[in-house]
Amino acid sequence: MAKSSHSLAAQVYARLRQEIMGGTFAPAEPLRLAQLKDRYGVGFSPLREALTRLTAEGLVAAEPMRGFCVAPLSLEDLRDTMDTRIFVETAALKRSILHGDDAWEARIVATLHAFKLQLARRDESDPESRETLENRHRDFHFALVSASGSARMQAIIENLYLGSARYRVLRPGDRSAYLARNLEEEHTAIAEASLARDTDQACALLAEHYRRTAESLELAHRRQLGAATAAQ
Amino acid sequence: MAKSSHSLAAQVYARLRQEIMGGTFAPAEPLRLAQLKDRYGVGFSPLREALTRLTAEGLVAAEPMRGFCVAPLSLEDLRDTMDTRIFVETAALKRSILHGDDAWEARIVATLHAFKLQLARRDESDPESRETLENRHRDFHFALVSASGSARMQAIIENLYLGSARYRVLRPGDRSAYLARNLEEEHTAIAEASLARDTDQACALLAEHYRRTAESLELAHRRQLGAATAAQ
DNA sequence: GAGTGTTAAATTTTCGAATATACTTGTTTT
DNA sequence: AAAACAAGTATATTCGAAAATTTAACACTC
Repeated sequence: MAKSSHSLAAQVYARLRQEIMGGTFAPAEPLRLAQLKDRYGVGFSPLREALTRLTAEGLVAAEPMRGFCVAPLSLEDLRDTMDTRIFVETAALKRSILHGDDAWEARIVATLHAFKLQLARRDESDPESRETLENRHRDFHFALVSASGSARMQAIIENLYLGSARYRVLRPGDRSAYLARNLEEEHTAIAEASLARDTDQACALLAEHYRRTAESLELAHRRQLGAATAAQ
Repeated sequence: MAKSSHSLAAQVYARLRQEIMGGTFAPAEPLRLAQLKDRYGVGFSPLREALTRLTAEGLVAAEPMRGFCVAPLSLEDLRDTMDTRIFVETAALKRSILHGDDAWEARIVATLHAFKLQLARRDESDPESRETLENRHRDFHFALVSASGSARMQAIIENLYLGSARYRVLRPGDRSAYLARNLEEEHTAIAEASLARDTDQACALLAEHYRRTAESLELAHRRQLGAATAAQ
């Protein structure tokens, strides 16, 4: 029982993705097949398939005949990603406000509530608590733009989210800037403006929210770069 | 000699992609591994890798334990794709006009010239001639947005182009609507407005260009649907 | 000592057999 | 006849050995 109906490749993909996002494998770190084969207890085929998928999604980089490595991070990519997110998500939010029905509103209310609950009980020292918070945060933002009516935009938004989430602050000590923000207020304001169908206000608040996030991520990324350099 | 340095998987990927785009495999047609294995003379591994990549890019659909098939087309997807293209590419053009340097201008002039040459000598009865025209058309449009300064946007644009190019009219007889347009004039006008740094005009012309394209593709797609239904 | 070729080791990539899953066809049961 | 079941067939998926390629180590020349 509890036997997953997914193929092995899909399972490996999920685990690998989680471990890259979680920092088990550092950016630019080589991903040796033999090593991963042992770690996951699978053959080459599903491994390769998972890595190929992750490569197409931008989480992994592949060099012909030289294997795979975790895709590197850079300040440039972070800025690009966050700028593009703001651009695409504000447009998607605008359309969602225009077309959103009751289910859309309900989904926003629901995900915001769940996010607030976790925000209140969060424990920064517990990785699992941090992950739950991150997931609920993501769910809320996806809910906001879920009525855009464009599957293509949805896919783009998900991919960009994935790309930016890699810059999350991994070390608890570096999360002070993030935590100093009044996240409950920021998200509530975005939700209220959206539900009130105040397009301009909602988009402005969302953009500002992401600009703050970008700033916070940039700061943390710089600090991490510094730490990495110092550690050499 | 002439031995490709690419891996087998990359070669299979390129061929498969070309054959899907070219209509060798019809939309929604199952892609049987044994059949492809024979056709390309390779083993399962590179085949699977190529199919996985194409799946991530949206050209192929995969069902767990049931293999792969060519991703289906639909009027809904066509509209979504073209709308999103207009949205993203006009923004990218705007930024390119803002940041574009001499190399950007030169690239526009060069690709437009090459496109015009092929337009003049085009032979609708020759598939190769049609493909060359399509490639040069693509090159011009990529050149327009090549100075956006955003690698993420670039990637999105390329993926959306790929998605929409599948709706190209494949049968020569159905290209009348496409050919009736004054393509030389349309593209020249876009290039001129861009080089003159007239952002609003350039974006308006580009959007209009894509709206016409969308219309033409919709027409052809409907016709093809009708033909497919009638043929049953 | 810097450069150059040569062998050995490590690693990726590919192949085809082996396995697991889905589909088909025919049979039985109700 | 419809539904449920049961082989048998077709197909996708996975494995581990084999082949191809890159990297490392080492000796040799200039």
